[in-house]
Amino acid sequence: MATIRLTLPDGSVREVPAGTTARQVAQSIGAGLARAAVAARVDGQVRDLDRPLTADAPFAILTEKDPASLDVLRHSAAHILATAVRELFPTAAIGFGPPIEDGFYYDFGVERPFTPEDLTAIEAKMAEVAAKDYPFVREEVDRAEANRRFRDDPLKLERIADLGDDEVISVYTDGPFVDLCRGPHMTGTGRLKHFKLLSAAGAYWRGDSRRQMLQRIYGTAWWKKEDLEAYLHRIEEAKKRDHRKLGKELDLFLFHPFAPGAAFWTERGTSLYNTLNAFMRELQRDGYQEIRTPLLYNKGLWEISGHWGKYRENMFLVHNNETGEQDMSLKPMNCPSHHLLYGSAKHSYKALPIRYSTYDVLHRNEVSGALSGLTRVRQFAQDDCHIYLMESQIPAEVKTLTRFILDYYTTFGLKATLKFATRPEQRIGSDEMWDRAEGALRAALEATGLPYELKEGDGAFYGPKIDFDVADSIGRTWQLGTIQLDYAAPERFDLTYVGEDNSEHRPVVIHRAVNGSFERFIAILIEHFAGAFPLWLAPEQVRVLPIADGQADAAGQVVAQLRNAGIRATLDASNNTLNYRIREGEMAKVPYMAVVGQREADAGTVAIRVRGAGNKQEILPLADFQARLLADIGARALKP
RNA sequence: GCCAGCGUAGCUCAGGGGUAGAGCACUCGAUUCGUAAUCGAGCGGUCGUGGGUUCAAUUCCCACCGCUGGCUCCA
Repeated sequence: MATIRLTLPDGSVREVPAGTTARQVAQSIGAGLARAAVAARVDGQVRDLDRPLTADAPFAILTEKDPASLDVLRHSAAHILATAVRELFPTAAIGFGPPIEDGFYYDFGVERPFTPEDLTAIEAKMAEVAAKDYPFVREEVDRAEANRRFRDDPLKLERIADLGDDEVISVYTDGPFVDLCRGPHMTGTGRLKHFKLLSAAGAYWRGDSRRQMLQRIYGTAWWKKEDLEAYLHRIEEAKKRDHRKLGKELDLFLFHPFAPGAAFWTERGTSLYNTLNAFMRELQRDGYQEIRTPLLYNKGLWEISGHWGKYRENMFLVHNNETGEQDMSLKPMNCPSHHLLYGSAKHSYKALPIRYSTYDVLHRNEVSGALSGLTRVRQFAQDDCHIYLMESQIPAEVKTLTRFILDYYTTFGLKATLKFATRPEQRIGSDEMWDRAEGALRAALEATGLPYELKEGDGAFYGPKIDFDVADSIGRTWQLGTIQLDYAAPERFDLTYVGEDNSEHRPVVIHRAVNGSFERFIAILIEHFAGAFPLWLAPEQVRVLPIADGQADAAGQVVAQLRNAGIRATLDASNNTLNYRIREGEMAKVPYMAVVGQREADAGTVAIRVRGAGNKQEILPLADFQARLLADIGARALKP
């Protein structure tokens, strides 16, 4: 019998007869490992423990400690969910049931949507299925057999029809349930112990709104009870810092039914907004030209830009009283108007790069169901910038931009990771052009020294791009900034510059955004800081509290002096107890409270209470306090 | 847009076919207080909007508006 060579993670090689299963290898290494084994990684692919090994390969046993084993657990949990649903709803059609981040889902075609009571019953049935510890049995079948087995399952038949002829069709059975499935799965249903169903929602078959709607059940599953509890706790914590809740509590913004998807910014919210904008303006003081362009355009512009075709349904069209037609639109993006401005004059190669920046209001007609707080809105402003430059200037420019964006995030304590998206199938431009463009972007990425993820084929049709993902204080990630090379727009808008040779050349355009939109970025900041903004961002930086009426004037003078120094200070001399006012200040998450009692009034000092630090007061001369505030604001310190 | 849930005072929520309640906020009065809620009184709602069923609707039904979750991280 032939032997095969398995290379273990420690570099050692084991020779075993071909046909040996991963479980047998695990047993030969140790009984403990065999018990802990969930699946195997063979040649980079996660596989069932009981599949025979047929060729030389790098080999590793996956245990519960390996993050990849969670996908196996969750995918198996999805099957167990389907098993339970089929027990309770025998006619349910079955769609897809993959593992997802933190959990799994499964789609079902049922007569009526699931109710919360259904979920409770299904969850209980899942526990029964798990307790029975049905083995997951894998079989390979041919197409005819697959079609026969799933003849009552139109959704599965459709999937089978999509499979290529060279693909192995596999089927997994656990107890009464059989599913078309690529696998892998854990050995038996009994390993599912810590799980919870979370929600049910409609979901289009294959995400296509023209197809039938299925009912999706979401759940989560973990190896350890503590992990499940920690995850549920994390969901609760995330709810507590939900920007929609905090936005109301901290009086930052509101939404009104008369303007769905467009925020009203209160004084405090506007302060936050303006502070961010001022910061961006300061960073772009040199080398950028801030411009403003119209909000409303004739369709002619959108025909040139290409938006009038496919993107029109996302634009707010405006009725023209003279033509009687909706032949105008509010701008959904700034680029076309920037191109018009660039094209309105001759530009020397000596003037490049030209960087236009804009904070204009944009409108996009998002479908009603997509709106959500500040993160999905119909009206917003980007920190938008378009850079016109020669191709030879791309490497240096991208490097500078990347640094700029990363430094910006660091100011907020946000950690960024990078994604590099290269040429898609459908694209314009020559391969040489793409080679140069991708090379320039890649070089800039390498120069940061940061890890980046390669997203091959994920670029725009007009050029490659770098996307910036940011992780907030509770580990969620958001896609924020972007650097996109655009070779198409200069053609469409016939943009040129005059080169050294005195003839006209095409510039390249870079689209750059850092915040994405101010609205969404503020939402992220609210959740990142849980509403407790660092001093420099806080709408109210200092709240001054006289202890009693006798110190009201002295406290008022403290406020006046701080405000003269440009500090956002307020006075709370209301007729409430000091305890009450302290509580109010803490709940408003004001970074500093400055208490002025008779001792302080006499001595020209203030008693400082730092947000969240309890009653560890510090008494210092007003001038010192002011100096400290100004230093921290100037440094954009993250604490307090 | 589609599926589901929700919409009761400024906020958080209870209630439920016989024309509504709590806490906080707000107003007034008393209290002048040393680091997370002083006491008392009062004001406040055509129960999202429109229609229907009914002797009677905030409650049941329908439509609309808005909000929330979800709508391929491919068997």
